[in-house]
Amino acid sequence: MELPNHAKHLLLQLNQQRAKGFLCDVIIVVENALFRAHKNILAASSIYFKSLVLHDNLINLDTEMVNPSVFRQVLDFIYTGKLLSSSDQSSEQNFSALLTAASYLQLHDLAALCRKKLKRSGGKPLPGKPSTPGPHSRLRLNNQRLSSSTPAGPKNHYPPTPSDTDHPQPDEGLRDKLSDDEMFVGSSGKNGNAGNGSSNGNLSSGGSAGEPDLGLDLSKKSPPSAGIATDALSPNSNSQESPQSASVSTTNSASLDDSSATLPGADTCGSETMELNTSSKTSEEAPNQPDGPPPQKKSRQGARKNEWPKREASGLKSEDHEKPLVNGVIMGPKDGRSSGVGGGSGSSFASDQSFQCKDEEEGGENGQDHSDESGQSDGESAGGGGGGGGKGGGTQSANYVYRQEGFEPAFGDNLYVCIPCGKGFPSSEQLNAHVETHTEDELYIKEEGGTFVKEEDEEEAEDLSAPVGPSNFGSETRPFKCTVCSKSYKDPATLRQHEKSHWLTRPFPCNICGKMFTQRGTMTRHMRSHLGLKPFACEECGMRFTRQYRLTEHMRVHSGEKPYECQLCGGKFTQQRNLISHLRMHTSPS
DNA sequence: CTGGGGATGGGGCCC
DNA sequence: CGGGCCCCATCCCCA
Repeated sequence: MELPNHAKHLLLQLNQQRAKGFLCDVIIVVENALFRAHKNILAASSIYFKSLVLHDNLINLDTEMVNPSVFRQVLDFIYTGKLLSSSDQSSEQNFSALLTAASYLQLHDLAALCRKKLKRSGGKPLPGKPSTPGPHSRLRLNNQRLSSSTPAGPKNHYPPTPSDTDHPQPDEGLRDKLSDDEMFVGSSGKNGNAGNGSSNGNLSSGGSAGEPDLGLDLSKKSPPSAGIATDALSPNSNSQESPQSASVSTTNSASLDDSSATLPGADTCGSETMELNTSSKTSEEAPNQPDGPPPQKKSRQGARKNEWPKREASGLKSEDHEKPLVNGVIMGPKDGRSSGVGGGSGSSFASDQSFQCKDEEEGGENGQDHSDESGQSDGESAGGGGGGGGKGGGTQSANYVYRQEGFEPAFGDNLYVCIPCGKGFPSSEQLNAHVETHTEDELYIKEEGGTFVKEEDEEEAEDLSAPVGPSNFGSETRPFKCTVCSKSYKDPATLRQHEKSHWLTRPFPCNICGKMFTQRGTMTRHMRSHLGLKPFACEECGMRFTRQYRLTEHMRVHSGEKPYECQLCGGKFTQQRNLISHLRMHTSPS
């Protein structure tokens, strides 16, 4: 017995889910566009994808091989079996591009379709594009370190170590063929732009034109190499869709809303539709082995050889989606900073704000003065980072408002949400009007909120950590005093920076998960963790870090240096933080 | 099973 | 903007 339209129906459902971002567990980055999809579907479509999604939840495609508009078609094809070539471009050109992309992505059926189509239309054979070049068959045209198409896997985190070679990865060859440098994701502004000026066509990346992918240069000039093993993105985090407002309407809609337009029955006017008739036999098997062994590390690190996968499992999930709400409230950190974050904000507002900065139109990137980080705290938060956009700017009162995009669970039609008070409005105008009613004072965290940690805690915490940094600053040399917490600073800029920590607003959203940050640098750093950029490699064991400091810290593992000594018991520690936690043991009542 | 220590990741913030 | 350092959280190992 067979249900007639079972497959079709299933695919339809999946495509609809993709449109909503429902259960999407992978993000594909193409230039500055993000597409969400389902690993299973991708893996079933192509061996290449299969190897990519095996370990990664965030995949960067080679922008020389595919651009956002093409990838959108590709994705639509994968989910529908139909090829919708947009009518607005030379169809031949389009099919050529599609063929390139299909070949690159090893979507053989699609490639065949394109070739057929090109042949039919008398199109000349793709220049230098054999039918199955494969992802790595293409050489770089120049020395640019482009945002890479690299399958980022654990391997990329840890350069081959003796043990590494013991368990080959399915896509080993592929990965190995790419230098580490190529694994940099964040195409620096230059690279990104130089590399694909033309392919940007589809993106009306208004405010962020000229900005690197994701609006950031994450590539971080780096030392030897960097792996791009991406951290996991929460499967149901719906927030990643629209990295940049400008591209939301185009690219994103492509991956989301538009996909519904390609559904059977949907209006496909203006598009030429080709359907895949052949039973989609994606070349099965391949050297793909199901569970790629985790990266190996030696000795001590061996214990953590599961680092990457683990990160994937725990790191982001708990970290980026649950933690923000819980975090920071507990211990009084020395300036009460985290308290302002976790407790104050998390509890105050709807937790599912999204990150599409409604103010982005104005270009001011500070335009996106979003508030608390609770934004991505639940998987339902929608939208994409507003971010990318601008370059530092003034703070506008209306900045902390942004628009729910893509997924509006709680606010219904009121997509424009005022962060401080959580009210939703149907239009930006109304929201703006509303925002005016908030005074600046309201933006400050009220101490009675109970989350503001006082100085006593600071000192206490400080005492624990030995002779480190001063928590009380001599005001003589620090004339600029914070009106909220009385801390003082040497220069007004630092004071201003500090004062922001008291604000509810968090102007810098992560384009991937939507989390908000008070400082751009922090957000950039955070983005690196999404993208798995770990520029700092340990020469001893190959372990990689996102920060230089971590590497320095780590090096003590090898050197055996234990500079931190407990004054109470004489215990020595390689890291100060461990000494602190140790001291806590001494001082804790039990 | 539990607690302590080693090690690492991420965020906040000052310089 | 990046470096550096602080903090918290967490994992893993081991006694």
